[in-house]
Amino acid sequence: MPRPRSLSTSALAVAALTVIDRDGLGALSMRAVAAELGMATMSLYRYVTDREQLEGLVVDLVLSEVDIEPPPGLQWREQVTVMVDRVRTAVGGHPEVVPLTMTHRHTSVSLLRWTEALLRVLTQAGFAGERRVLALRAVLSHTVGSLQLQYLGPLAGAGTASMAALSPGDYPLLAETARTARRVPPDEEFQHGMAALLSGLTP
Amino acid sequence: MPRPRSLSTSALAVAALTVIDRDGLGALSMRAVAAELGMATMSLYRYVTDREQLEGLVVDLVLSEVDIEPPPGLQWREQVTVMVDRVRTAVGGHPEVVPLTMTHRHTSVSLLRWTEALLRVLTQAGFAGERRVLALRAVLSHTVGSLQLQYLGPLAGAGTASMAALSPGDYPLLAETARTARRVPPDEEFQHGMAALLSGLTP
DNA sequence: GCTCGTAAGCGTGCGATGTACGCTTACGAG
DNA sequence: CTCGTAAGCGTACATCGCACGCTTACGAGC
Repeated sequence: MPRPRSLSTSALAVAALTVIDRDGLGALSMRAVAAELGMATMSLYRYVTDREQLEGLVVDLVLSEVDIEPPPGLQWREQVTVMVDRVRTAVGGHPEVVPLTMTHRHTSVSLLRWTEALLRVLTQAGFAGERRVLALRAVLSHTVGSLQLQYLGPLAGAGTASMAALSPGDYPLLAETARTARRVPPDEEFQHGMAALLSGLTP
Repeated sequence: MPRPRSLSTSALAVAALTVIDRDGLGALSMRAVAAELGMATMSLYRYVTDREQLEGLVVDLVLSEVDIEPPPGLQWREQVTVMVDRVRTAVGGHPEVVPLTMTHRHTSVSLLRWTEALLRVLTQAGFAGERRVLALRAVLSHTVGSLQLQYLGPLAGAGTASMAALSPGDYPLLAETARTARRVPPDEEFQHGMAALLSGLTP
């Protein structure tokens, strides 16, 4: 009987993500999203109680495209690596939302589902009780840390460049390492770290 | 000959950190810091060009208290663990600044010095070239990720509690894991993950 | 001790943001 | 055709970072 809604929360999320991808995270505002949708600013609050909640929707939208199913026929370490890499890829497709994924990690249903699937892999591998908790947190730490380092460095790579240049007499090792680091692709960094971590985890 | 300055940048940093520790990161504003110092808002800009720069000062202040010297007489893995733990401890003393440490990580001189010292340990252990880059990034990833998980979960632990409660039929493993997780202290989580990671890293 | 150039410190004001509040308006069941 | 309901909108406000230009305290030189 009442007037029907003309939008959905996911339409809001899409609009917000569009703004972010086009103009950067700093340009995300209720007014900008409303403009993107051709609505008045305050209309958004019929769908969302908060800017906070809108950000959560964006994070869940980005994460919703990661495949949850563990790749079959692989060892558990490879399964975990693939699953984490899917998150990395999905988030990497929208680098500007990385800070949001950090803040709203725990409210995303998609990420809850992904975590549940990851726990299934670990359980299958023989992890249980405290050891499973420790394994999960270790994997999550590395995942979160990798994303942070890769995308929230000073403008993603310009920082290692500046470090390589700015450290002449002091920081000799840092300067050399930064110079070498420019030849190491992020994917290799991630894979190497993940392999090291997983080799040290056993059920 | 000109009028002498009455403050220093580190006095600004102390005032800002005081505000943050007392009223939370959300209460950090140029006006609040000025009030804390008994100055007018715009006076701060004689010492700092930006709010951004002020945040950087806070981060460096927090990080400036970490001991840079590698603990002598230990294996390199233990040295690395201790050094990372010092950062964890320093940052943990001011949980509200954690988000700032993520954003301003690369501008902190204290952290640069710490990183240089960490690289000395790795070099001493035999790491060089690309392998040293990979080892450093892996350690940093885990460090950053641990901080993020420990302090930027939903209000530091209330999130695992809510997850343990909110997941009845769906997410059975997540619910059980969250319940178990409440019995695992953060320090143990960190130590375990770090040990796993380091055991997989070799020069 | 007086003068005066320099930069410290301050006050006002602007544009942008999130959102509270109440009005108007479109829908569709009866 | 009517009319209750909730959608959508407009106005307004507190707060933020900061631009700009004025005022004021210092201390070197005479």
